[in-house]
Amino acid sequence: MIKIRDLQYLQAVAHYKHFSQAAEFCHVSQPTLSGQLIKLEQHLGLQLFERSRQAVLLTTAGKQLSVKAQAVLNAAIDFEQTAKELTDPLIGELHIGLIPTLAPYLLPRIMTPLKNALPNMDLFLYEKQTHALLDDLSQGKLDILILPWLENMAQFERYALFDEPLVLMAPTNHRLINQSTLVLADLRGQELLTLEDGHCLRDQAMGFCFAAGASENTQFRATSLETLRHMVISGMGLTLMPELATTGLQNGNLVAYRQFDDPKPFRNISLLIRPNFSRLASIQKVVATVKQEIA
Amino acid sequence: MIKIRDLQYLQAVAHYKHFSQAAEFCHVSQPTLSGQLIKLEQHLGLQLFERSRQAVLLTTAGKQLSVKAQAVLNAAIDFEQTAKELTDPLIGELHIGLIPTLAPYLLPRIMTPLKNALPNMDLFLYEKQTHALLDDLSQGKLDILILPWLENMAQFERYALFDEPLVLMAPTNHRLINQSTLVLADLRGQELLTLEDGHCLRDQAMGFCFAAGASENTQFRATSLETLRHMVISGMGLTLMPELATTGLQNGNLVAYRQFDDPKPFRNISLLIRPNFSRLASIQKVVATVKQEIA
DNA sequence: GATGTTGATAGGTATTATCTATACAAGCGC
DNA sequence: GCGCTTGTATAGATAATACCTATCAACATC
Repeated sequence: MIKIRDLQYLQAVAHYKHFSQAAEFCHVSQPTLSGQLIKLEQHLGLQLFERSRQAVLLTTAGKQLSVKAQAVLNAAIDFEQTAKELTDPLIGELHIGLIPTLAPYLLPRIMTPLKNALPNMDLFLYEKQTHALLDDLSQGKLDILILPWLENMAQFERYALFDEPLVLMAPTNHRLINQSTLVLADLRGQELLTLEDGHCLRDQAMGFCFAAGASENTQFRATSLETLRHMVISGMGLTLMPELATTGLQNGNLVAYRQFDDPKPFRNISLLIRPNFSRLASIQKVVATVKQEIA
Repeated sequence: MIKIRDLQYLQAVAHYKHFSQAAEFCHVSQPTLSGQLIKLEQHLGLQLFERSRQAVLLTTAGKQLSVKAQAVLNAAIDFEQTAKELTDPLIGELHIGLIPTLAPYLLPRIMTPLKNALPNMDLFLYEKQTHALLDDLSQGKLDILILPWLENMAQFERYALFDEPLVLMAPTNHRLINQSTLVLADLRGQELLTLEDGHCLRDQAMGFCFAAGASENTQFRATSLETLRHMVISGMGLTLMPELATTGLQNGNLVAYRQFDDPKPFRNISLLIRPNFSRLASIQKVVATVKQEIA
């Protein structure tokens, strides 16, 4: 296969019509350039130049190949130029995956500052359940996950972002809303509404509830957090709700949210990347932005 | 500057997502490929791959550069392919220059067989006076000249094609047409019609005439051989005419052409190329064709 | 925990691009 | 005609580097 250097020599001679001048232009000695071009001609099996003392002429083949050579060089220059632009880790695309019980409540709070922190990056957002997110991250379809950290995610590099408390959501007149203190143990004997299978929030919330002695309403399972919220609003029961999904909402006076006293149940929202992900600078920006906005 | 080999390595890994398999595909050892790609990454100042045991992933930069790399490789392949097609010396362009006192009479006889002998070449024909032809040949604007050879053309490589006699053209009733023998010396005392300056035929014909003791009609000078012919037809005098310009013509009975007895005046029609012209095979075809057709 | 897979590393070798010095050929000037 | 200049090719040495084999390190799998 030809070498780009040889094509540069070819183009230099095509331009200067003079070996010595072309060699100077290429910052090599004249014999070097001569020798390499002779080799190129041998490799191609044809003559590129008609050499004479007066002037170096391009043969017909030389003229045509000079055009092709320039095309190769242009492509190579384009390659290098693109590479140069890509060296800035804060330029390019960032594909971010989040879980459905987090995305709708977190994104409105971080997207504007994130775009400000990374003005030259194109941010792509994906909302999937945890297992799908982990697959996509492994396969490189995603660059970043933002989700509650679990121990089976140890294969990825983790940046803890914040702890999100799980709060009690219940009708306003419910006993648990109105008593002076609220701890997990108060859930004993209660029946909680839950999300359908696949949501990690379901597993986590149910973990806390079962540990506290509560049970699950098996008749209805919500397909989303908003469905779940409306089930509570319509008086079908109570549930645990991540705190971000409870702020800035007006649900009339039918339901109320209440924090547990210590020890609070919570999920640790973390940012995951593949351990050898290259654009760490952009990751740091994301981590810093989220921490600052949710602090 | 990047090397094409490295881009091949990049593309192989991008395809196989596996260093060892990519190395095998490129017919090099795995450490070689690994090492070269590390160097490439260092040269570019960015990471192209995320390496892990499970799978090699392209970084965002890697993906974008892989596209650019393919563009470079495609251009390089196109270059080599073009070179391959150009190795056939019987393909391409041939720019042929002829003089005005030869072209109109020679070309009709050789063009068809020439096109048959070189079916894949594009023949370009130019008609200029000798000095302009020689300049163009030197500068590479022309590849071949076909003209009467003169000693000042020794700088070029010469293939003698044929000797073209110069014949007497005179009114039918002219004494020289009708005498039993005709030699140059018979021109003594005659006044000949000539071409205008710049035509090599003028210089050659006048050379013969003056040596024989003839003189030149200085009142009229023809701008072309056809003008000259019509001057003779209209009875203005006599002239020397190259033989090719006398065949297949019906000029009524007003004028006649007559060969000289030995020693015949003639001009040697030769083919000239630059000494280091590369496509000699095509030249040989032209030489052979002309010789055969004019034999 | 042994084994296999995979990419990186180490050290040596072979290739080759490059250099300097010089030869060679062709014009130019005296 | 004889140096002198110009311009390219050749020769021989050197330096850069692409490449190899052998091995390591990390991880996965059984």
